[in-house]
Amino acid sequence: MSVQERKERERADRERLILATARELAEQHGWDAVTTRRLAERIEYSQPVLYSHFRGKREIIGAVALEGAAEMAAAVRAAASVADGPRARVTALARAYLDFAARNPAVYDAMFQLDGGLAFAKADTPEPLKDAFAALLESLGVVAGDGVHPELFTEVFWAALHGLATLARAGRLPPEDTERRTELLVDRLAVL
Amino acid sequence: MSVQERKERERADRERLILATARELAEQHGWDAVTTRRLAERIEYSQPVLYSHFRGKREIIGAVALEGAAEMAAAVRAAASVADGPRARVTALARAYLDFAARNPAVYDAMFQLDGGLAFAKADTPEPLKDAFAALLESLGVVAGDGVHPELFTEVFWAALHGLATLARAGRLPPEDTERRTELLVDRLAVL
DNA sequence: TCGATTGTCTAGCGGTGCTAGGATCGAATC
DNA sequence: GATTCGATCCTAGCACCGCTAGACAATCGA
Repeated sequence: MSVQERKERERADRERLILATARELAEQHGWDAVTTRRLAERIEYSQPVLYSHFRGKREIIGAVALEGAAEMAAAVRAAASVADGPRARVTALARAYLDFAARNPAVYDAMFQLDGGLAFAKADTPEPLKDAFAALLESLGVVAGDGVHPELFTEVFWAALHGLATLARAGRLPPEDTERRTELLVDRLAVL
Repeated sequence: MSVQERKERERADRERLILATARELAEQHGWDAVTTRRLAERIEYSQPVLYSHFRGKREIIGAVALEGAAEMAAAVRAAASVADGPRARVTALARAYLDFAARNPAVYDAMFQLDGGLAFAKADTPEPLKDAFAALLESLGVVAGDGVHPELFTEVFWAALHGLATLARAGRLPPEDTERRTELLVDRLAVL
């Protein structure tokens, strides 16, 4: 029994190593640099080993995305919890979201720009994704305003944050005004 | 002289053919299906011919993106021009933007999701991109509200539209509520 | 100790973007 | 009208990609 347990443990360790290495490689040199050959070399195994853990590269991206969703949910909740009052909470949430996207561009790409084979807004949506949306909903739902469905409001707010995050990262928005854009968004969208 | 003119004309025709074919292929089967081999086969030339017109695939994507920017600018201006009053104009603009993104997903991808090697928000930004932003600014600047810089407001509104467009297209937002999300966005962001 | 099973690797398939170098064709010259 | 010569285009191939079949070695149970 103990032998089998050890093997399972080692296998789980290796899976974590694959994901951590893929993520590191992606953050350092972009997802294009994350090839199965390079990834295999970094973990000091041959390519086919990757395919005994994941169906393919897409599934590796998807796994990194799920990790990222869990981290983002935690970051958003942590930021919101230390703020006083709805307004400060929403501002903190927005800053935390944009900060996460800026600090983990490759992970954010895995979540939203790349195809990780994940289902969204459906019944079979993975739990971390649903929970990340729930984390937004917790703070945003209370400032949706009268007669506005909290989910719908959260979707719109989220979309705005997502737009700011992606356009900023792609160099499509001047970097110096990030804070002012965030404040404008919160001031206008949230009903306080 | 006439011979040279004819050659230049034929060359320009072929360049247009390349772009139209690339765009058609991308809209039908996605940009992944736009390989240099397939593209060359469709236009009935060999691969290297593509490289006598463009530096590489990235530059082809960039050229399609510029085409798209011009079309989007025209679509947005046309929609705004037939609406009465600032509120109707902003709503029409938002619908036109999202409609363009939904109807031309591959072109929208070329503009914002893929790397077309284009510079944004810089001095050497291509004219069509600056003009597309200007088209948004024309209608959005007047509803920015007191003390809010029109460019900044346009950036935020644009980011929100971009977020809605990309998340909707990726299946990350329930499709049935598109119109309600648009209305909520316009109601909250624009100062009327 | 021996067969079976599990795990891993080598080698290779068909595809990608891109390019060097040779063939071909048409225009200009004699 | 024949001939040179330069522009134009294609064949063939490079290095790389994601992915997999099949050989091989190590380990386990009988």
